[in-house]
Amino acid sequence: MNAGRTARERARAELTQEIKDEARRQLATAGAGGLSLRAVARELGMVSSALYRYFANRDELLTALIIDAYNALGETVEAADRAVPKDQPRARWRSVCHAARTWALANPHEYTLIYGSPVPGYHAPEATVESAGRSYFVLLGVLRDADRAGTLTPAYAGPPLSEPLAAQFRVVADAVGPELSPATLNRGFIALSQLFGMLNFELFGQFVGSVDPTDEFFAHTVEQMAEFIGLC
Amino acid sequence: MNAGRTARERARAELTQEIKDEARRQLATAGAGGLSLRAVARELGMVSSALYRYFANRDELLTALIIDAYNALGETVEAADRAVPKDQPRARWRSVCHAARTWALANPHEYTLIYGSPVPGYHAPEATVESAGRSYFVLLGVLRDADRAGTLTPAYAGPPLSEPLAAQFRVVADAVGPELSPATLNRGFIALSQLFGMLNFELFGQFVGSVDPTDEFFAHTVEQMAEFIGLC
DNA sequence: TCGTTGTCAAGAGCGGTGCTCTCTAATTTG
DNA sequence: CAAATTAGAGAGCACCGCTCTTGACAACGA
Repeated sequence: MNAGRTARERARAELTQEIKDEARRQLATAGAGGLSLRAVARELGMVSSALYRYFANRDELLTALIIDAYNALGETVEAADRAVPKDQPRARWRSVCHAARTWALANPHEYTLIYGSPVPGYHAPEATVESAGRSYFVLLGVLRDADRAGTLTPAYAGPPLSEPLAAQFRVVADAVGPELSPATLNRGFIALSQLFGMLNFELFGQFVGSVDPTDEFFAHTVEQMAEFIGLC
Repeated sequence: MNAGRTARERARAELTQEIKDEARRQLATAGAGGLSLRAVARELGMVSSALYRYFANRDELLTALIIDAYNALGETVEAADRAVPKDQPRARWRSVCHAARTWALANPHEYTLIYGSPVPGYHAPEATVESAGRSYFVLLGVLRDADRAGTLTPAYAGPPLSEPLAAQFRVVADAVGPELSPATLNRGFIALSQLFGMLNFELFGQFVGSVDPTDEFFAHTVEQMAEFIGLC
């Protein structure tokens, strides 16, 4: 489908990709804040000003990298979900959580780009939120399917939700799955923040000296949170 | 106790403090990566090179800010713990969690400095780890006291710990409280990572558009996690 | 009281940054 | 084939962290 394009268009698409690849490579050594357009250009054998033909500024390149990262994680997580039969929520949850961690450990700098502290002065455009939601959607989708099948059995009730909080979750449920009860969605968001909190702790070095290595703890926690949610 | 010092020593101590204060102010607008010594100096009415008499380089100033931030959060959390009777673990847990969030929301940039992604190229010196542990120590201390008093009653057992994982937690217990069983410590670390994961999500904007505002969710989650741990 | 010594701010300068502007060359389009 | 569009190159602006040198001044012992 690329045949119809002119040589210039193909060159442009290729070079755009090469710029992103080189920028990704530099994320590893300098981080998002230290990403240097000049260094990217130098490595690609061109002059820095030429880069501005492809990305209007540093933020725009960063946005492209962020969207790519969200989509890469999202696709990984979606694939992990598809690899397990739909009617086995516990196995799906396990598969998805471990896939997220594996991706994060394999791509720590891209993970940091999306789940680390926001780049100062950078404001994420609307375009990123759709990609950002993909992983959450998969994780909550497991709960939705289990709830739909009637197999969601939390280990204990927990404190009742206040009316304002329940109302908040009803709004969220409209977007992700109307069947999801506020209590279930609440548990889901707790598990969600726990999962990414744990990944942050591991990747940002807060576990060094205590729960280190983290493999056993992670695997066990995934099971514990699955019981907390009520997946069987 | 400052009386015995020379004018020069007093001036030095004061200026050191002023540099840190101004740097903290700049964290808010430029973030850790964009912290500029020149800008700090300009704001203080001095020349940039003069700053190097007080901090050998940018990293050393950053280290001072990081240690200050860990200690500020640690002191806040310790005070919140002291404010509640020792034999009321649930109330202590609640007080400590809410104090941590209040501090984080009031000092988002200092929170980001210590719990956000690590500053690229910066390696935290040993001096930071002691301050870093203060908050964890308080949170786990609540569990330790409840366990010691025999009032720790988790809502459900959860999956059994593998032997390697239990061994890891026995090592950690030696440092924070030998009475803490591996299962309890495991729950503590889950709650810990959940708490900071939730704060990260709130501060880094992952809740925008879903669980927003986050007050109700946070308060409810603190109670839910308290039940998860078994605090009464 | 007077040097000596250690400390300090200032300034110039190096190599780096993001970004803009202009100029030239190449390619696509009519 | 000419016109219009697009690409890269280069100079330049204001900024950055950091180093080195210089001259002023406070602290202290003789």
